[in-house]
Amino acid sequence: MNKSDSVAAAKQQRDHYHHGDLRESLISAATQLVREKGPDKFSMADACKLAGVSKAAPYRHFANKEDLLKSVIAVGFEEMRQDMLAASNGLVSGSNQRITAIGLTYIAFAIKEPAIFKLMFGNSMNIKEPDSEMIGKPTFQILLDEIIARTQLHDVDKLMAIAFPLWTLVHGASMLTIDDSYKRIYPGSNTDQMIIDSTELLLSSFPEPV
Amino acid sequence: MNKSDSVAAAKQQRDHYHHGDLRESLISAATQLVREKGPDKFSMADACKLAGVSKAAPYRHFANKEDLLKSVIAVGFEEMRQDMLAASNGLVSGSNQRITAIGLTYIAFAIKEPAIFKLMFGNSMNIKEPDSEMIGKPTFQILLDEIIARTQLHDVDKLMAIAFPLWTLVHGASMLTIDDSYKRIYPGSNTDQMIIDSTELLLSSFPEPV
DNA sequence: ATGTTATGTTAACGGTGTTAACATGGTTTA
DNA sequence: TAAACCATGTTAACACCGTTAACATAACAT
Repeated sequence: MNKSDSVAAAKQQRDHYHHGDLRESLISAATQLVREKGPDKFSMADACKLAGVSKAAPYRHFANKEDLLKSVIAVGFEEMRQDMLAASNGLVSGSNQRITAIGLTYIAFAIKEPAIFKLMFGNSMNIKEPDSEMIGKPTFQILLDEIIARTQLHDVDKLMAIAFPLWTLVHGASMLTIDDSYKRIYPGSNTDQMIIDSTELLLSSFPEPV
Repeated sequence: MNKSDSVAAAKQQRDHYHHGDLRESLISAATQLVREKGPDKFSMADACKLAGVSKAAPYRHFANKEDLLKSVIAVGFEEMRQDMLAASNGLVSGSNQRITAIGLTYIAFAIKEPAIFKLMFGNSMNIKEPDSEMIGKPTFQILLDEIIARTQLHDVDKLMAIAFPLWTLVHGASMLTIDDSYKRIYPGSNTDQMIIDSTELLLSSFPEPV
């Protein structure tokens, strides 16, 4: 079928002239459509159809398409953060095991929501104001907190020297996994174990707590 | 100005009805426009204006927009490969130094051509035929050859177990660098040394040649 | 020279993001 | 309660975009 499932499916019916909570409806419609069609194929018009509203309605709530997608990104980062909290819950604070779990959750989120993940990072969206604070900072903070618990370090430079390689590794793994790069280079590849091993290797190079 | 510099600038003039080499002209026009406006803002129409040709002309040479961009991607991978060859030239074959140089060249290319790099990986383009061979395989082969020279390994699984972590690391570093993620998490970050150290750490875990 | 073919043009199609002008109806206030 | 206000919806229009069909040109093969 030409139209996306969601769009073709039940267009929202309204009894009132006003929608009720169009802002939230549009965010979740956009989320669903990005999921189904990918970030670049997402259209404002489809989001309107799915929310059962005219093409011009969104502009009462969002400055433009980019602004709406920014909200989708924020929801994505928050969900990723919740996943990380859930994964680390139960494991010993400051343990290598827990740091690894956070990293693997990062990758798991990318696999669970490839299109949203691509939107969160891939797009030129964030580049607009280079000095603006990153939307995903609270998500990253979870890793930082764990490394602080693990190393007792509070020097930011030293902290980042540990956090960034881990982030880099899991981010690279996420990207190369969701666009099938690994598989197309070598179909028989089992990347799961590779990631765990590499993470452990990086972790083993950390300074021990005093 | 509203229009991109390239598009606003000298529209190609032709004395003949036929263009001469429209195919190549379109590829280089597209490359330039992706560079300037980013992969998502690139339009077929702009490429036509830049090549001095009507909107319908490209369809004699490319099936659609995606097909044209695929050629841009191919050029990108070939240029990256040339950069890697140039960087490893002069360094001892199979040395850690040379492997590191290849990885750093990967990142350097991403920094030199962020938009092209994003196009090469970020897009949903490649996802179409999942079992199709990757366009960038010859580029990746350079790393593989070097690891073979370094370890004397010929078992593909073992080879990939070494190559993939390195690739993952430099790919993650490239992505997070060109979308300013590092800088927005911690403005004072110096990621260059971090990458070198991490690469060396991974390399140090390799098996020695027999 | 003449017919075929590769490669260009123009015109049209439906779709997209966005804005301006107008409509509706819930909320505030006289 | 009635009137004014204002947030939030609609319709209509704009320029742009990707793509196709019908037609034009000219290089080339016969």
